Amino acid sequence: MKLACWNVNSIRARHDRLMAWLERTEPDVLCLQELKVVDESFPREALAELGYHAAVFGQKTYNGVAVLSRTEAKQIVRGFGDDDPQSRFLAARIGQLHVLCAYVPNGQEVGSDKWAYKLAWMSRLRAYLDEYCSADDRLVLCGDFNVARDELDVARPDDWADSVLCHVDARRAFETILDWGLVDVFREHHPEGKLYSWWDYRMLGFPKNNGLRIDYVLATKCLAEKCAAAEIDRDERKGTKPSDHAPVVAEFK
DNA sequence: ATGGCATAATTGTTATGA
Repeated sequence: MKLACWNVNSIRARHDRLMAWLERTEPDVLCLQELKVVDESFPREALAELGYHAAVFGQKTYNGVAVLSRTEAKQIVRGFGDDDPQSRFLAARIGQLHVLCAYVPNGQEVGSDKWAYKLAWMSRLRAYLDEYCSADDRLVLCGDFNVARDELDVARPDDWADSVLCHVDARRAFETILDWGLVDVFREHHPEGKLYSWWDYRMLGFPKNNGLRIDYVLATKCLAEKCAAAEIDRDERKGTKPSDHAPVVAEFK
């Protein structure tokens, strides 16, 4: 079973690349972030032609998440059930798998209102796990967490020290989510680190490999034990009109 | 201290991202 996670930075701008990537990669499940589209404009038909069902939680202009799957998702949950106006979370059951797709807020600037929202949102995500999920289930929580765990996930740690992506409070919030009972499967397969999932469009970020790893596939222990491989498809960051994020792909036995 | 690039909403400029 192949599962992937990708912040596409607009599913309309990425339409052709997404379709080509799906045909080439053939994941069973794909969690998408930053759709930047309302549900009515989501490319359901084009994805159906490739054999994918879609559970969608869209939003105009910003945010938006979806889970694509070969078999239809059941028990779809959009958001945390609070009054959050931003579409950043979707959960569903796909066969025996419990899938959670998250787009954690960036936070903009440490100390800002958006920063407070980011930390509160991460706390809310942990509360969702506590309330509605079992660490004994086959569960994956994946998405763009807008946090680099530690220095192994940052090409130039000094440039990002105390930024919203690397601040100790964001990292602590991330570890609190992991502590619920999740394994960072990419880290398990690449303990040496220094591999990245996001590169700034500006300042030749990708050619210089000035990246950060902020996109994750987290799995419960019983599922992580079955993870045979985890990779970042950095080739997808190359060429014409790429997303600034590369997909993370995990294979489970 | 700021912009650099990309995207969406609009058609000149702003908000946001990471």
